[in-house]
Amino acid sequence: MVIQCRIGRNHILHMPLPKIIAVVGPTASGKTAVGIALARAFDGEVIAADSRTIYRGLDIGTAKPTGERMLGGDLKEMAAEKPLMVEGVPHWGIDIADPDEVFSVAGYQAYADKVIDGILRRSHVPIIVGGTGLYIRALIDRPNFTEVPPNDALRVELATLSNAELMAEIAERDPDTASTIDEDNRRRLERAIEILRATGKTLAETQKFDKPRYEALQIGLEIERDNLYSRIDERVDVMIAGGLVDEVRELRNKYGNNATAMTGIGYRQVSEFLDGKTKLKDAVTRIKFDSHHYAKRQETWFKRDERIVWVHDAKGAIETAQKFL
RNA sequence: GGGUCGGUACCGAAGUGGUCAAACGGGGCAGACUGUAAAUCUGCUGGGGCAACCCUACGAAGGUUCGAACCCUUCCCGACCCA
Repeated sequence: MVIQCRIGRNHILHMPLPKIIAVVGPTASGKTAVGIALARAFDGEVIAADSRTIYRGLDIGTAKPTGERMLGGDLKEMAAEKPLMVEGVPHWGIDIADPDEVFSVAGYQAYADKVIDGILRRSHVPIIVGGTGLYIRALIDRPNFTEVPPNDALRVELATLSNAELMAEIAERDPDTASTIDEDNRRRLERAIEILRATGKTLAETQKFDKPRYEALQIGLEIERDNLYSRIDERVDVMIAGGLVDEVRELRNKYGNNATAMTGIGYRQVSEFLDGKTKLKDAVTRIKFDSHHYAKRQETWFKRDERIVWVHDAKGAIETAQKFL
């Protein structure tokens, strides 16, 4: 893929887009390890694309990679923000928000673009690693989020309206969108209204795409469902043994029970246990099942993207990356 | 050995003569989703044709009845109680 830069009057210069690699797949499919393998093979730096590991303090329940905050090798010249060094590979995008902060795709897009610029300046390969499909799409397909930021005041106001009332307003002003949103899907109804009232335009009219910024290779980690589910179950047991309950207790003490980060799988179930609403055993089972569902949703999301090259392991990932680079 | 309560689809659990292939929940499967996305939401779920319909089904075997998951008999299994 190339972008065309008009220089002077008639000279068109074909400038290749910088290449980035994205490693995608469901939770517990082994993305972290593959990301590290790729980074080592191609002199890369990892940017996590994960809506939960962005939060400081959510460590055990997010299976966040462990490492040290430091500047290694030729990173020394840029000390503004330190990446997490995991097995010698810089990881960005981890611990960039507080658990009670509201973070969203738009913020991620801006952050990741900035980090990628730095990586490219260092002549390293940016390797996006994560399971949050929307975040990855934000980087590759360039949806433009600038027009309508969330409006807390409006959301408070909308809280008094029923779903049917929200739907009626949408149906009147933006029937196309109305037909694509289920009336029970409160969250999407509210966002649609937010856009309508802020711009007077339909959802479709506000959804804009910028030009591609990168040439991306997406590598998907394919893993058999049964196998994936057992890996998830094992990982959940390890999280519990590793102190998830204490982690959640501390987070609640510090940030309250309603912090945005508490909505993540693992956190909300343990939170219920701490409230005395469930037995630990049942909370653990719940975490496992909810993680299964989550993994399924991720697969549904990624399956739809035909650009993704599916591989089974680090070896396959390195081979396809090799050809791409 | 005696007694009581139970055995329902992958699991839990309703149903107590026809409108029951059987509510509901879980699980499983499939899907939607551009500013909360590990979020939010939807559909399917005995088998076959995938509509009509047919077959197999409510522990097992008989029986009553026009008709039984639902009533009766015996048997098997489980829980609890008395011995």
